[in-house]
Amino acid sequence: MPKRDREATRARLLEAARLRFAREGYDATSVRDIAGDAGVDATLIFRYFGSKKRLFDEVTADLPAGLPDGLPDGPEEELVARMLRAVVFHDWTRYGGEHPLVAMLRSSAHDDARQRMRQEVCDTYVDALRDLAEGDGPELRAELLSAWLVGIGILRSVVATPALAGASADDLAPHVEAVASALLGRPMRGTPSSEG
Amino acid sequence: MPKRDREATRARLLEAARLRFAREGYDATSVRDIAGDAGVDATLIFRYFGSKKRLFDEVTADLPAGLPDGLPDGPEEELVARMLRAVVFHDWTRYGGEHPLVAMLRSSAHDDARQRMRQEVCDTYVDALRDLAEGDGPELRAELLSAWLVGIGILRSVVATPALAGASADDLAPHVEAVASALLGRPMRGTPSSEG
DNA sequence: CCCATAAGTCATCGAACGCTGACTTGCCCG
DNA sequence: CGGGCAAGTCAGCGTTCGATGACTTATGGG
Repeated sequence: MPKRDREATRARLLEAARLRFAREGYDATSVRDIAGDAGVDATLIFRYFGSKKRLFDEVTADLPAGLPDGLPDGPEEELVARMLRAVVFHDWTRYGGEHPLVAMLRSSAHDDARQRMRQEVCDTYVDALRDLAEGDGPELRAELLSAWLVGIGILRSVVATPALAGASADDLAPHVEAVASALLGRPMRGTPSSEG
Repeated sequence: MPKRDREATRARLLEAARLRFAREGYDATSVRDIAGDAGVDATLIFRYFGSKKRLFDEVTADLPAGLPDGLPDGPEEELVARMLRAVVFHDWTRYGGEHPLVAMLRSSAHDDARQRMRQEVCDTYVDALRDLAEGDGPELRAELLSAWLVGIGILRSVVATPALAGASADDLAPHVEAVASALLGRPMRGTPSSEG
């Protein structure tokens, strides 16, 4: 492994940018901050990415493709419970401790960020939930459920509402069950059966 | 009315700041932008408010106290429906077309903004909903319902999810009824009776 | 060993930022 | 009319921003 490793440096910059953009948003993050975190010179950002904007694009382009592992696996009636765990209790340390979608809200003044968020929400959550909805307007039902998941993520990690911030996944389970069943029009389970 | 009206100028600055901060967030807004919108000199901001930060504080301090009129009025079982209308379908033109809470999320990198959001959410939404929740953990139920309202507001106005963005209040009514009833453990109505 | 190439550094640019103090303009009261 | 005071203007402070180009240093093939 050479001391001067272009790819390694690029990766360190990407990782540092990911964290900064997530924690503080696009505008509040400076290229010097990112380079400082990565332990390299700020100029390399322009060498490797062209501009701050393009670095942001590259960071937000490869979101974790929603929830990488195990989201579609398991019984349908536990999908929402798995989603909630993935949204709220997954280890998002690479994104400042918050779900990437929640973090990206900080940069939502930029239209690109909005588009990426919409695409991410629709492709990852709404698409998966729509197939579960019974009755009229499965799209709207799926979006309303997605809104709940997003809202929980925000109230937990950003607003830090007292009860939600201190709640465990098991505390939420019965409510997940109730709401998901009510919205999807079919019985749902609040706890993945892998638990206890 | 004198041509040089301190109070009027101050008010114009506050109004312009409200819109800018809401639309673009704290960091992306410059005092020159605000002053330009208000049609006055930028230095007046420091004359009248001391600093950009204090102007922001003043703008966010007098949020519309949640939902100014008619929120507590009306039957209890329609409270959530009224809240949703207030959150989502109220005329928020003074805040860039979005709910102040959603707008403030853009500045959520600053701890003050987070505190204000928490206070606003707890005082306006959770407090009112907690009294309606039956069964164990009314606080958590109230916060989960608040999370839903916030999430809907975000998916509608920021992420612009297709079905939700095009939905009317009446489209949401049955789902409001189902979710609110499920979460609060008591029957709820989705449409204010003032309608139709 | 030498040198072309690529990785990383340095000094600095022009623009924009928040903010300050000295200045000018207009209004009211005697 | 005229002085005093408040409202509003102006030039510029020091800093930081994103971005550029010339420079130095390390690496690896001949």
